Amino acid sequence: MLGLLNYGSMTGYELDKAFKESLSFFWQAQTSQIYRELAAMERKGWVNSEQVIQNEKPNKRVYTITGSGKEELKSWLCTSEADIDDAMRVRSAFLMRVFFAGEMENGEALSMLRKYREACVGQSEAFGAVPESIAQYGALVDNEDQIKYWKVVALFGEISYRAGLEWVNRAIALLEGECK
Amino acid sequence: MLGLLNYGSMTGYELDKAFKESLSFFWQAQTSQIYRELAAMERKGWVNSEQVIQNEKPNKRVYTITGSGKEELKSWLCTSEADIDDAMRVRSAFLMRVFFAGEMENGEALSMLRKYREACVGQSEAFGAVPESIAQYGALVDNEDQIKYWKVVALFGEISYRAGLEWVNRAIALLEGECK
DNA sequence: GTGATATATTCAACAAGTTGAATATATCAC
DNA sequence: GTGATATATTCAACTTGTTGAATATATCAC
Repeated sequence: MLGLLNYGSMTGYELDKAFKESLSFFWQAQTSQIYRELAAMERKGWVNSEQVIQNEKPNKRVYTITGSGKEELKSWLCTSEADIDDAMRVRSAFLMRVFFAGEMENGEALSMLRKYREACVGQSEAFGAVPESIAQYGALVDNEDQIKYWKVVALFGEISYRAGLEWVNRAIALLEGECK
Repeated sequence: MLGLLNYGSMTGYELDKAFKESLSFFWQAQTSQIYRELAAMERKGWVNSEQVIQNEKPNKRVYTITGSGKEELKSWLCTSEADIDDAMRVRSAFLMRVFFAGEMENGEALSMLRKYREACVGQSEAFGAVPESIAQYGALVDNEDQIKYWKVVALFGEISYRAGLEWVNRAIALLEGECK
């Protein structure tokens, strides 16, 4: 949220949309969590807020990052040490299910993997829209550096989608081979 | 834990080791959480436990899956519907950092990516030991079906490690290219 | 005999994330 | 005028996961 507010002041509603539309690929947050954390961040002095009266829409509260918030953001960005391990860590109930799939019917396991394949294909279609989306937001932010990193993150998405597809195809082939 | 106890009765300590040695690739759990959840599962009737007195070691409590626990396990294995989306979901503070890396020095961002690359290489070495490890545990469990799925999960690990390496190399190349 | 390692478990406090409903106003299409 | 959609926020209850210490016994190497 500090990262987003660093681009410009926003309401909780706008932050929520940003999480749901743009950041959802690598981070998800509930609406209720966003407002709760905004309040916590204001208590910590990382953000300020101001009520804005509107005629045509419900009133809103606009949050602005403070100097202390910017410091916090930068220090968080640089604490890579410990979190690289964290980055490598997978936590997947789906893989857990595959691991214990010996308890299922072979057909059920295959149908699970086929659903995964469909989901991969769906992701692929979703990624088609990413470059335009980056271009649009990039125009608003007007910071060449940012856009560069956004593209690097998008590239991760593409590569890992393709890897997922490769895996599921090989997995299905393996299981179908044994089935017959 | 039900999946593991389905292979055979175990103590919390053994479950903890299984998580740390074998399942840690796709699920992590703290020791304290394992014991807490064992107690919760016993309250739900999914497991039974029995105290075993030992001479050479501290006494232990052995947990055994019940009929109701086996049902629960099977029904969990088959609830793939909703969780496929969940499986596709990435949640990575590391990618978040890359996304906002425009706020860092270019050199700092590069050093973060190089650490990621090192971690990938480390993973690769760890994966070398997996096939032997599967063979060893497989001999104990004596269930061909299980082993098949274990290998499929290991394949996921290999493929996603390689994908991670491909990504980080391309990302570094991109950023270094702009640097000069 | 001392420190390291392995076995084996417990617990309190905290942090983070989820669920699901409630509230309120305005616009637009049918 | 009704239902859908968008704007905008709040809150209680709950579940899950983390931290970090505490306790206890036994073996093995130096």
